[in-house]
Amino acid sequence: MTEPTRRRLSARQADTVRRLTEAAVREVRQSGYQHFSVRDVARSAGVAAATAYTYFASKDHLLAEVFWRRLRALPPVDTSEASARVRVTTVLRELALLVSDEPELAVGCTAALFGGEPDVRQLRLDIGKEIRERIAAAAGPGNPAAGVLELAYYGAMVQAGLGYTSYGRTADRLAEAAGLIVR
Amino acid sequence: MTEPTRRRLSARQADTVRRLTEAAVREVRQSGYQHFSVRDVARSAGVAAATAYTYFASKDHLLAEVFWRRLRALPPVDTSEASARVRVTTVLRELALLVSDEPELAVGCTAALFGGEPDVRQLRLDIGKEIRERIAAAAGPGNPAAGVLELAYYGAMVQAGLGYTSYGRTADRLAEAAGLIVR
DNA sequence: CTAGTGTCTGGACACATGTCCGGAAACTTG
DNA sequence: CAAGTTTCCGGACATGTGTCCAGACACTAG
Repeated sequence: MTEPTRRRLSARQADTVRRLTEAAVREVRQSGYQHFSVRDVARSAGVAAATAYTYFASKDHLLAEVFWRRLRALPPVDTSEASARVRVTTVLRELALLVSDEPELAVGCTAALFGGEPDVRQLRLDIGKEIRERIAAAAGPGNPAAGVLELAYYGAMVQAGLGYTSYGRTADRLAEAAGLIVR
Repeated sequence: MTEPTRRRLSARQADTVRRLTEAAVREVRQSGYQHFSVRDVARSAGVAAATAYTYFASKDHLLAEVFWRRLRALPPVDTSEASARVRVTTVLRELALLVSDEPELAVGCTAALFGGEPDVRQLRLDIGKEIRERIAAAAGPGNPAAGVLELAYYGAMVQAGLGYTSYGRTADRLAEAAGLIVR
């Protein structure tokens, strides 16, 4: 039960991991989170199951990594925009659209992040930190609304992921919330 | 793949189910969501595994039922209180404290509701409906803040369940949110 | 008490998941 | 090209999960 040695990946390894994460998206889209297995993803990526398991401990770990990569790929927060409300709405929309374009992927990522897999823990903390920072940057320094906006963002993700509301409406609900909250 | 026949439970069956849900709480507290199995719960309830599986299809189903039962056990919303803010804060606090008294239980319920198990689907919809109605009743008829309050509630649950903030602070964060939102 | 109905039991089962290992294959270096 | 290193492969394995069934047990009514 030791902490993993976080070695840097070689170019070849990075490529394998990339193929796995891309295959994961294909698979979860096609089969859904329930019928989604590391073995299937490995096959789809043209990689042996054992290889996939050397990089990812579970399907949850794999999906959490997908989310993390998409989050990291977002453009930096545009601080040149003057209106806090516009900045906030933009950032929230970007975050909401990260995975919500494909419902099954969103369900999968949400379930993965909540599943409590030990290997997802660190990733989860990193993701939370990044989201907090993006929202804080958009709200502006010292804006007390930032915390509530964060709540609203997660809440919107939940309602979408749980099927309480359609994904298409998620971003709109968030915009509405921002309107009520940001002064 | 047919819909289950929802027969009424006999007194004896109801007792078995009750013992199972209570044992589930004990087990998840002790072992955590990860190392938590229907078989262990059955043993702890003094029931054969096969019996447990006749009532619950999975550990997620079991935990979702626990949450649902606690939710149903809440007192009705106190509409005699005049201040909307007080009503809202009270209801949000009750909801937050449903499971958050015991972190592992909260993590388990959250994971269960998000896991996407087919047998949890209906339960999830019922739970969402009940929460929506309680918040709407507290906010008052036609209050546009109800939707955002709902977002905030789910958001708070997420932050607690994901370990982004301590459970003790959840209710306080919600109260703060209500203060910003309810006019 | 006896029969009859409903509920529970113990174990066998098919299946999936994550780990492990010896060796093959692909790179790197001299 | 040859030797050495890294990465990948295929498959065996242990473990866990949900299903099934034949019989045991507990209640109820006659």
